[in-house]
Amino acid sequence: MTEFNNFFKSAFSVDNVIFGFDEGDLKVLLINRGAEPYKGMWALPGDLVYPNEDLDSAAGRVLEELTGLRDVYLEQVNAFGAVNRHPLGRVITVAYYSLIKISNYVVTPASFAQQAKWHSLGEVNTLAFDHNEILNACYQRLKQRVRTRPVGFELLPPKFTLTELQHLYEAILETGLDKRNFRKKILSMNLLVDLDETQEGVAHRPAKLYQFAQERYEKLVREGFSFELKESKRKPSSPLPA
Amino acid sequence: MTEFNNFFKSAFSVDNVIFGFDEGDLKVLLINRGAEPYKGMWALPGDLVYPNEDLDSAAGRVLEELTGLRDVYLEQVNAFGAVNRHPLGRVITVAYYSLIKISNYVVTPASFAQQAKWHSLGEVNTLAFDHNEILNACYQRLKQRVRTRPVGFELLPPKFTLTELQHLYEAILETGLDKRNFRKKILSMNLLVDLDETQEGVAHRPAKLYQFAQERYEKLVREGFSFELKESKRKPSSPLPA
DNA sequence: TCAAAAGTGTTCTTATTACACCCATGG
DNA sequence: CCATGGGTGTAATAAGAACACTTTTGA
Repeated sequence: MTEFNNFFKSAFSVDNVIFGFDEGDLKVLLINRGAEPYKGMWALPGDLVYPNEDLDSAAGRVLEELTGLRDVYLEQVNAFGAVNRHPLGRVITVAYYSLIKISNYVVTPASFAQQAKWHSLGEVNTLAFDHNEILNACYQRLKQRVRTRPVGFELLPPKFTLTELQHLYEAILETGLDKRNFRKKILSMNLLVDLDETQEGVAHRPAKLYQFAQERYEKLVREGFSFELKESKRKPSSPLPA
Repeated sequence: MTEFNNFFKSAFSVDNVIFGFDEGDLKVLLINRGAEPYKGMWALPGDLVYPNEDLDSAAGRVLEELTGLRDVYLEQVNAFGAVNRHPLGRVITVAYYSLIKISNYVVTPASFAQQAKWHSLGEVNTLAFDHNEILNACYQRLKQRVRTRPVGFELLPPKFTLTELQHLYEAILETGLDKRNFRKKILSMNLLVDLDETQEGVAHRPAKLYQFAQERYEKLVREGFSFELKESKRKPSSPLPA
């Protein structure tokens, strides 16, 4: 094989950090590797990119095969290409993250076979390959995005309470937020629709339900606009392992 | 060739958007392609990634071969992998941008052979491959970075005036900034060292020279800190062609 | 009637904006 | 002496941060 052909002794893959939000915690969907290398370890879902497949499509496919979900928020973060990141050859991987409504997630045959499981971000241990690094990069990107774009709603069911929304932001940003200031700011953005419905069957005063105003948001974006959120002083942070 | 081997009929490259600042304008270093495909068109400098080379190293190598410069600000932006982005095969490219002090740039034999030339961002026309898209992605990233990290200094000579710095920000952000507010904010960050020197040979009151306080900045970063800058109302923008 | 979370306004502080004139130099 | 860009402060406004009690429900 000539030197030139060596350039083609390589492959590319995508890895997808699938985020969900449940029980007040930000979670990530990992699979337990059934084969070498790193057999038995937890890893990010991923696959080689098919020859006639765009990168975004590959990331979407990985997600759909695992969760059955389509039309989901998906964002490319970075490429990881250290020479020895894959023990079997030169594989560059492109990292994506997705945001899904965890309530929509059902274990599919594919995910069952692969032993997919949600992990709280704080409880993720050493992963296969360089997946800790990839997870961390994606998490940092999410943290940044959530401050400037209303992507948080992608993680919540269509109807949610303001407290649920606040807890989501607190989990992602690893901070505490002042309830009154949070509500004031969120409501002043005019991106929530008050549904005139309330929670049912809770052992306390039921909260009003809201919906994200997708169309209104898209209109604002077209007109050029920014979404920002800052933190208050509270609550410690749960660091992510390296 | 088996289906599996098809995965290896592909290559990856890096492309490097090299930014410089001169004559009050943000510039990008392009090369005129001497070979097919896209022969004769302007393109971003780039190359295939060597089999035993990390992505960052490849991007650094492209820069060094063209400019002779090392130890330069370099940031990965994104991977571009549309199936048909390269007419000769499946090539995924990883986009980087670098910030160089344009005064340090000397035409090297390699760059001469390749007809390298600085282009003002506003005067870039249709480029080879998907390089307009890549350029735009890198420019957007730079725009964002410059608001939150003091990377602007990478584009200026070691000693600069506050007006030069302001013009740099105005060029990158495509906006106008109020002189007094800009100075107040920049100086209040305590990231500039007043060199007690002034310009010479200018036909007006000579300006004081400043230096970026690298060490002080790194200390602040270690202690956790943010660098921010907002715009005022002025000046139109010079859009970047799609 | 108790526990649990929902809901709600005001004051203080800080950051941002707008804005106009005198100064030092070279030609 | 004039053209050119350098340099400076203050007042008004807007945004953010701090903070505590009443309400509604189910158990």
